[in-house]
Amino acid sequence: MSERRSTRPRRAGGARRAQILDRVVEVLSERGYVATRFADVAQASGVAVSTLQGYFGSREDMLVEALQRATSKEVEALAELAAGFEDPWQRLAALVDRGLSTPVKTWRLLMEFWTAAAHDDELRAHAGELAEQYRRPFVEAVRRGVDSGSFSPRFDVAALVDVLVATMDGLLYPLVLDHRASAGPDYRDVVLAQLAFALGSDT
Amino acid sequence: MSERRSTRPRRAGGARRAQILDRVVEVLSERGYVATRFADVAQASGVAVSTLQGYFGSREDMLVEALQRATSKEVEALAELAAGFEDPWQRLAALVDRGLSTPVKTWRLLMEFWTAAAHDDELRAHAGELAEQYRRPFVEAVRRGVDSGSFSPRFDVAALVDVLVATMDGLLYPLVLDHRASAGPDYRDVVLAQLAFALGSDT
Amino acid sequence: MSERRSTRPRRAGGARRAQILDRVVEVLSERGYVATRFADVAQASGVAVSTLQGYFGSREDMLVEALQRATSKEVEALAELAAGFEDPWQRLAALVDRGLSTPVKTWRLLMEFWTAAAHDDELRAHAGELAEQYRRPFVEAVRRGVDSGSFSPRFDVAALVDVLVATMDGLLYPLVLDHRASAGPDYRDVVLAQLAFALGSDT
Amino acid sequence: MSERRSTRPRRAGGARRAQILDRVVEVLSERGYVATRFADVAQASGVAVSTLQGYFGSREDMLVEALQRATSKEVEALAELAAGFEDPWQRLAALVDRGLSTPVKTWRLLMEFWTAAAHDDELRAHAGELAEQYRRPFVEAVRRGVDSGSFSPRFDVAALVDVLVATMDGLLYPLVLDHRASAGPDYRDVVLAQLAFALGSDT
DNA sequence: AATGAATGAGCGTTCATTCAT
DNA sequence: AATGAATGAACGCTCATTCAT
Repeated sequence: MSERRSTRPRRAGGARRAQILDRVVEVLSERGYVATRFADVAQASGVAVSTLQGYFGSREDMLVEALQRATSKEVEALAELAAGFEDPWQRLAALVDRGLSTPVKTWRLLMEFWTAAAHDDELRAHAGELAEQYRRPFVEAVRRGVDSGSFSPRFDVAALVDVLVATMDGLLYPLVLDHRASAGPDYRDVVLAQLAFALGSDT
Repeated sequence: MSERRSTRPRRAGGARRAQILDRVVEVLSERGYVATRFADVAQASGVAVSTLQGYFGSREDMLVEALQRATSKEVEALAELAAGFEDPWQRLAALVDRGLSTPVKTWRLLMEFWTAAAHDDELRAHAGELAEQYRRPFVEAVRRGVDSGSFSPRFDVAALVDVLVATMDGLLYPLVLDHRASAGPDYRDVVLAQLAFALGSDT
Repeated sequence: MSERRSTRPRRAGGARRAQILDRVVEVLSERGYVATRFADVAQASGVAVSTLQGYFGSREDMLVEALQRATSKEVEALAELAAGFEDPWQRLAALVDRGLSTPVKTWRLLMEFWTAAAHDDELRAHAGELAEQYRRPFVEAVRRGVDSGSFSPRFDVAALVDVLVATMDGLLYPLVLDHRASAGPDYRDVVLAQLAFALGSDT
Repeated sequence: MSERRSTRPRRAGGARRAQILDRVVEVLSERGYVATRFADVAQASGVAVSTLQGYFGSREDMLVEALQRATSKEVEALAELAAGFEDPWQRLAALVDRGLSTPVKTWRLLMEFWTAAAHDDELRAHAGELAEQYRRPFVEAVRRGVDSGSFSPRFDVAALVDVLVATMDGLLYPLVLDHRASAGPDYRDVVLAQLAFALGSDT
């Protein structure tokens, strides 16, 4: 199924490489994983196709690297955001807000990533790690709330967080398919209230 | 982006056509939308490539028809299931159970469908209709509960159902990517409890 | 180069066959020799593709038979026309008029016929016979004029007639390519005057 | 009917391109317009099919470019030839000689060109321009003769030249279909004498 | 390091033909 | 006799990849 990964030595590239990867992410978001060709990236980034191959080896390698880079950045931003809130509930609310206000372009990319991962072992492994990292700030916040006594969860914390993240992810589709600008305001209240309920939050 | 749809007259095919479409669905679930070639379906169904073209016109037409057929069947089954329960809450619980026990193969297909729809107007329109149909039994059940006085929703019913469906959809990914057999038992309690809370259910 | 001729027994067909051949000629005139498919003729004549194959064997056989039929009819009409004029000059003028007023559709067919004949031995042989038959009334008329003393040709009669026919044929192209209705009136005087000169006609 | 022209960027190719176009012309002359496939040209020119597509974009583009090149070269050669004769009649005779001694291969190509043009608008437009350019040296020569008083045309000059060119073109067919080497000697006297007559030439 | 040129593998599609009814 | 269903061969085309500057 998945095209063979190249074992050819990949050139360093440095800053140029990062710039190009950002363009790959944009093309990926617009055209989708399978429809993104070297030629598209070459046009979008202004470098020759063979130069791209010099940098990344194969088409698959280029796309995977772009996907990993983009998703990792998102996860890191989330962790950073969490650190800015002391109160467990405020931290959770900030994380949910952040998730629900994710730009459509990023949602599209994630959707492509997941669908591609369903057909590629290496990508799937990376998806698992990312999911774990993504859940961590949520779990962390819940644990702090439990420790401080402000949360008395009615359910297993892991399951509870899984459901929360799933809800946010699931709101992706109407967004991507309906061209709405954001999933934010409409569902925020419902999601947060259900979360507060599940946590037995005193807030 | 999307390939041109054929306008050529398609052969009837009858029962044979339905059989083949079922195989198309399977191949689609395994290989994904973009990677499903005529040759794959030909091999899986035991008919010649040109026969497939005789039936469906073009590759795109074949895939779209298979997708529409599979998704429509799923939605119809859901509506039928709902009719079997009188009590609003039992009906909702049955719908949620059904959704969470959807076979991985069907989830994979749906994921492919949505991702493809993000790049194809006609497919996107069909996705919108299906989503509407899928939500309908849920909304219906909630309305009955409100009318009978057993539900006192804390939120707008439409938003509430959207979030519920999103949660079920969002549970799709860990399932598809981790090869778990089903999302069912682990999250059922959390989802139903949150739902009962949002509905102000007396159950 | 040319597709294999079928050796399959061809069905009789009778009047039906003739009707279909007339439709073949029309399609041939519009689409050209190589672009005329069974499907086109089937649509134009209202019979199934496989029925056409039952009648004619192969595609090539069908086209060749249509071409031979159409061209033969034209030549026969010419011979018949000639018989209607006693005076040699009037007969020649009538033949030239007839040639120059040939409908564009027929010219197109001839053009296709000749071009196809350049790539097919059997067709080329038939083209030679037809050319000979076509020239015959002209040569005949000239001979009568010579015998009666009204023509004193300045050149070999065969060459003279060849040039005359070539001139009429050559006027085919601007006609076919420019969509003019007829080559007739514009060039008639020039052609006839040059002919009269070459013949040393006393008219 | 006519295949879509590619709008893809075509590679330069330089001298290589010209060499290949010459082979295209040869293949075209042998196989005909519609029967000339990429594979034939690839074999004849020793380059890969995909290389041809890199150069020319599509099959149609390749053939049209070859046809335009070959016909343009012929027309230019004619104009150059004309310039070598001062005396109007000698110039006309030279043009006629040149036309009648056109190699069969070139005639075949022209025939294919015209027949293809009958089914393709762009090709037809080009054919019209070429015809105009081809006629120009003839018209020019006639005008000079009229101005110098050596010609007193009995007919409209344009019509007269049209008929002359038509005669030469019409001599194409027996040549192409009979595999004769040249139309030259047999008909030269007739054509020139008729021309002199039509021009009222004092030669 | 960066690139243009050249190429082969793979795919969708067309269409004449075979076969069973 | 007439037809629809099924099929394989052939072709144009896309695109990732290799190679020589």
